Amino acid sequence: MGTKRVTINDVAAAAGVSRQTVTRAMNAMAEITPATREKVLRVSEELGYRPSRFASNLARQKHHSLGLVVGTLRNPYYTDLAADVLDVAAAEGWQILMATSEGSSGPEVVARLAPQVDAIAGYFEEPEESVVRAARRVPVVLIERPTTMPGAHSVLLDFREGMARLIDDLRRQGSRRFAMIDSERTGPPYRPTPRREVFEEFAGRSGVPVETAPETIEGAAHAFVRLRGVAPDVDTVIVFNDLMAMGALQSAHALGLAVPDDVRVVGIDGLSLGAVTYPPLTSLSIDRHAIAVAALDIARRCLSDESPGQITRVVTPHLLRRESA
Amino acid sequence: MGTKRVTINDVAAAAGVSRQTVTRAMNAMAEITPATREKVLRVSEELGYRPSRFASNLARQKHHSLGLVVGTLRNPYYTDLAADVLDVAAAEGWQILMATSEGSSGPEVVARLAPQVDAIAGYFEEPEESVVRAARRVPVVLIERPTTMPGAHSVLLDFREGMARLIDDLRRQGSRRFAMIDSERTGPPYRPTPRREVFEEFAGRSGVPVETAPETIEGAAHAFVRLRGVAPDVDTVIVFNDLMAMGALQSAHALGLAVPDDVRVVGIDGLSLGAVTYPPLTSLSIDRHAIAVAALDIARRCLSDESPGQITRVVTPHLLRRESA
DNA sequence: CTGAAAGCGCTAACAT
DNA sequence: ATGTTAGCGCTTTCAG
Repeated sequence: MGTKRVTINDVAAAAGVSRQTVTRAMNAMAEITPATREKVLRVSEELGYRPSRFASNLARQKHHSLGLVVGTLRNPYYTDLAADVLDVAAAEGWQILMATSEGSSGPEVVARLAPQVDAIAGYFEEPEESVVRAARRVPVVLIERPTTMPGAHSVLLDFREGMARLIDDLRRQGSRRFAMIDSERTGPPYRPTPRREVFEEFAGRSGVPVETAPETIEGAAHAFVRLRGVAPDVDTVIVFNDLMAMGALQSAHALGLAVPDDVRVVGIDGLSLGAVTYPPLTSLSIDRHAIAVAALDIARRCLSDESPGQITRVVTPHLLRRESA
Repeated sequence: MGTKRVTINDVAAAAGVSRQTVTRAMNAMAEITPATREKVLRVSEELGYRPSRFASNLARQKHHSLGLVVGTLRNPYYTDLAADVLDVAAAEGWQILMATSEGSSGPEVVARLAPQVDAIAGYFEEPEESVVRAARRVPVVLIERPTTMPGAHSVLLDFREGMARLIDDLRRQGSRRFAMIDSERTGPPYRPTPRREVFEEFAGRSGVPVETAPETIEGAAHAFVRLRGVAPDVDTVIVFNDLMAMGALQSAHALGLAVPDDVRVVGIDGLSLGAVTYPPLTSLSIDRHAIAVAALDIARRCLSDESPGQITRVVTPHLLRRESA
């Protein structure tokens, strides 16, 4: 039976009122008698009426939705961030469409998302230009990545202070030889990650060893083993993120190394999960809530102002001392 | 400058063609000369034209979006599930709107989501009836929860086989006294969780101790301590989920207990994160991908069939042996 | 291959 | 308090 969709007209007809009255009843608007509201509501219930979000949004001409692009939902850092974005968004009446760039490239995801949302925010590895182009005029907020492209804005992380403090403390406690396990970036731009740049700035007195690996536990676990191979005297390893740091911890155990006595391990992110690793993970903690607030704030401005120019916000990570270093 | 939105009309006018031709160009349809297509595309680019998703969906009269409700994005189980749902959804052209019931009740979240989506799937603690009512005729797929309500369907987990096998193996290896840390359910329905029911069925020869706790690492950590208080002779603890099992592991260490020698700990979920706890976590593993496929399949049927009746799918967890038990 | 006409289902603005 | 009139921006017939 090809039952057609129940529309506002059906309800209006059945209730013997105008469409506008139905609207008023459905949306709990003021100018309507309780009696008629009741009646309309009852009739609409009987008919199984469901307002069309498309029609109503089209007529209403306002809506706020944000496409959030993260690398993967399998890294708690990203999902924690998503949780914060969802929180902040809900409070402001925004809708969030989430997507991951697992499987497809960033620009592909953006292209798919762009027609559905009013703004896009996320992590991207690809050249900004291709991301922005894929967005087809939808404003883009690049997280943890500077930009000068029109139409793109950014939320930056300034690790300098935290990293300086970290390295300094570690030296004081006896760290002599640092190394890093960095995220491997495939494809251009072939540039060290900002995290690595800052690391090298402070730890890099004499060509510190850096291994790169995919952003997974296993990737980092392997990198840690390689690192021991090329630089067995390293006593302190800074890892690109907490998830990867867990892989490093795992390999340290497997190699019979005590943490932090034989080797110190430090992550970046400050995940709460780091509290239950063995030993609990010291980390450069990133305030995800602040990122969420900043990204949504930028998005809001982009939609309200005509030409907001370029907007940049900076979030400052801080040292979270636990026991692995 | 209060620039109004660029519409299809503007493009049509500027390109000197009809709106229909613009549509054809934008949607890469067939009946159009390459030349005109090019021209339209160029003009629309210049004008910064972005088709309205509302108008086009309204006119097109078709869309598939699923609201996914999980307890929190801070439990990797849920985010892994979400990742799978996103994967499966993308492959079928569905859009996923995610929401968590952190902060608000399940029915509240559903009520907010319902007008935006064509179907809802998720985990709910509240009475089915209130969830279904909040959905206002939008079909609901309850995960891990049976139902007989019209309009509600379910994806069930059958732990019996896995639990039987687990308990059996553990007994064989010397487990004498079992206990469980269960999720605490506030509010009605005041019923033990299905996981607990199955556990008691197989381990419950003689009133096994059960502590309940909030579904967090800390909650479980405290529960573990309480458990040791009331039943110090327990040698094997089954925990409601892997995240909570991590809390149990943490407390075991804090109490100076060796795992699995002094006490065995088993989680439920089979998170990959369980591979990096200390010791790696044995768990009753849940196939999240299968759940995703089932939920989306049910949603699809609900939208295509007129009256699909009640649909139920069952997913069977299996034992994932690691080292904590 | 292109255009004109007729909606899609709803709501804002203005009557009454 | 209720109804009427115009769209919102796009797509789908169906002619040309």
